[in-house]
Amino acid sequence: MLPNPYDHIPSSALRPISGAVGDTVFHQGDPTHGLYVVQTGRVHLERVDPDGERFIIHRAQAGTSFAEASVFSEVYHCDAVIVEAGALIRIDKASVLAAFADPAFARAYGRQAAQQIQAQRQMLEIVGIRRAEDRVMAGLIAGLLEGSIVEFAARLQLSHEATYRALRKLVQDGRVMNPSRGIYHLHP
Amino acid sequence: MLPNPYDHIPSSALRPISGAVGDTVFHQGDPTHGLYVVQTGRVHLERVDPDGERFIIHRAQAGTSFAEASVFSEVYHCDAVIVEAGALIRIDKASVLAAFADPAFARAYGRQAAQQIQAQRQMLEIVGIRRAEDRVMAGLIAGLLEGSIVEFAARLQLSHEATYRALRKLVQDGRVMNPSRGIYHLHP
DNA sequence: ATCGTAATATGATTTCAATCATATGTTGCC
DNA sequence: GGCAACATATGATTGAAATCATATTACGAT
Repeated sequence: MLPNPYDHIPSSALRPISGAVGDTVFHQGDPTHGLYVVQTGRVHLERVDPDGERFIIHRAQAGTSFAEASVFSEVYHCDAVIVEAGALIRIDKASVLAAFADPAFARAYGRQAAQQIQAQRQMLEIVGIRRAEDRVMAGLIAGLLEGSIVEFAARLQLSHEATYRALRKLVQDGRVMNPSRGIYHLHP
Repeated sequence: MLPNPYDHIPSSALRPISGAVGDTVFHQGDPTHGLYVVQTGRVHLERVDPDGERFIIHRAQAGTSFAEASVFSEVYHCDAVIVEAGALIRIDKASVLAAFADPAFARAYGRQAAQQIQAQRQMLEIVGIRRAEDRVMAGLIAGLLEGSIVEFAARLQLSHEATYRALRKLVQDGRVMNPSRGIYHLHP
């Protein structure tokens, strides 16, 4: 249920939290309580810039955690706003820090973090590719096409139209297979 | 000299490596030896796709580490190619795994990883902003303008021309200050 | 001093992805 | 079965950033 490393945390440190749209889980400047795991719903992390404009730092989806760095800091550096009602679990800061004394937790955390960093780096490289065709190809190679083309396009930060066109071009050029409507994959 | 957490690793586990342009530090499929810290030079991590095309996963700069996830896997999943001659340090896989038993290392690693994940998330949000003007503004708020405008533009994945134009527009609109040629910053 | 190189800056043109429009196919629901 | 909602698909138009071109300025090397 919870992502990997937090299995090593005693359940007494887990606080279930439910929220409605618009609720703020924490505010910028609040003292940190811990990190959060999104079970259902969606949460935006936002920072308010000097002009008073809101700027989204991160969109946390169900199944992901956020504010991990808050475990190592005194105050939250952004607001967490619920944009789709759901359930969260807060994991106590002190418990996480204590858990680092458990090598099993430490390694699980390290593995998970290293993989996440690698995946994010790859995403940065991919979204940095200008040509839609190249970006889609890179996305396919990276295995990002899971679920619908619409989701794939969103992951690539491309319009779904551009994505369909790029896929068609790749199929025409024989670089991608399209065995049936909506199904695209690389040659084996 | 080395990034933070690796201070806790005994120096016997550090192997200096020097390389010339075009040298391959490791190949996809090689058994993993450990992670690398770039002291000087630049290294590209590349994957070869089924067509034989090379696809860059990551560009490692001086002062950064790469292949951290290899500590937790049996083989490297990409090639590491030196694109600018320099010096690397390899940190032995077994030493890193062993170091997780040291809570000081584990927490330092956790802190560093959490911050890096947060920073990368923010970068993904920023490069996902379409309008050059908004992207540049977000970059300024995030404190990404260190060094030249050319570097700033590269960080934002914008052409430097588009970046100059966006900066000029922001100055005209009174959102950014331009006290002298080449100097741009937000109002205090 | 002056030469070369790189950063800053801006104008002109081109390219290509977003957007708008529209149609078909697919799925679940009553 | 028929309808609603959504995914798939593609054509037409638009807009904005890349690219190309060209100055000017800054800075270090000789």
